[in-house]
Amino acid sequence: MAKNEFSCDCSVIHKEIVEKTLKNMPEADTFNKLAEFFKILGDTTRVKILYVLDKNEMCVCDIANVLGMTKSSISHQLGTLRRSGIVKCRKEGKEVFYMLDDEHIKEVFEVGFEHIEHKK
Amino acid sequence: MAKNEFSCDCSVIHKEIVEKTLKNMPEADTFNKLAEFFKILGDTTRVKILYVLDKNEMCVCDIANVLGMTKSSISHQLGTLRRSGIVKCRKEGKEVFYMLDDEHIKEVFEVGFEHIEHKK
DNA sequence: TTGACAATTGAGCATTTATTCAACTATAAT
DNA sequence: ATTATAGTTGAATAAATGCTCAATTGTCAA
Repeated sequence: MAKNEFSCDCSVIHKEIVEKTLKNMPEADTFNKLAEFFKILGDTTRVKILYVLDKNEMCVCDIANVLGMTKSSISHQLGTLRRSGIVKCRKEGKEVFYMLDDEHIKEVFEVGFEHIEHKK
Repeated sequence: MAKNEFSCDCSVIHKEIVEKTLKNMPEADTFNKLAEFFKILGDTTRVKILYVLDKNEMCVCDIANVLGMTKSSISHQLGTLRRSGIVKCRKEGKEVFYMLDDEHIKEVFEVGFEHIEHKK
């Protein structure tokens, strides 16, 4: 299938707007990171985890009990959240306590929460 | 595989925290909607679309040109965004102009953006 | 040292989903 | 009417991903 030099299948209709927008586009990496960040928040189990960690730091078993899920699945999700810099943890004996990484995360989460309430 | 009454495979370690947290949990629907909302934002193509619509309202062909993608894929994504109440549109002759739905969307998007910059 | 428990990890399966492709609708101009 | 263009839509394919299961690590207590 043939595509033109812009890899798209249609013509530019409003030249000025298109050029102005293209001039100010952030680099691809910014969009990838932003999408990746939102994607991590975009799962029911993970938003539940973030909700409970927004209230208290908590160990894996307690989170599993609150959400009614297995340790394994919670641990997998906590690993995902930790690798994304959204939560961090603290070890104490056999237990590992998880908490939100910083205030920024709290803010994004809470603004999202307000949006849902606002839409109701 | 046997699970206990809480559908989890481990014991409650910190009873007070677990009970207090359970008492204040929002209903499942809230978490589903919140996750669904973040999930929609969690795609590179869609965050790019939201970025350009945050600058100007724009027609499908122009968005396709700016992003170097086909009309079809952009239209599919715009449909997803519209059905989720994140963008809305206005028809003018043969063209359909898309824009962000409201100020709330702008806020969530921009707070997310700041988070990414903050993390760099 | 042995047993119990908290937590992690990798593989596998089932589901979701983004893009492509082709067909279609709608509007405008000749 | 006919042609061209903007946009939408459904089906199909390929890739990503969440949970399960089983095995493993690390720490504490007897």
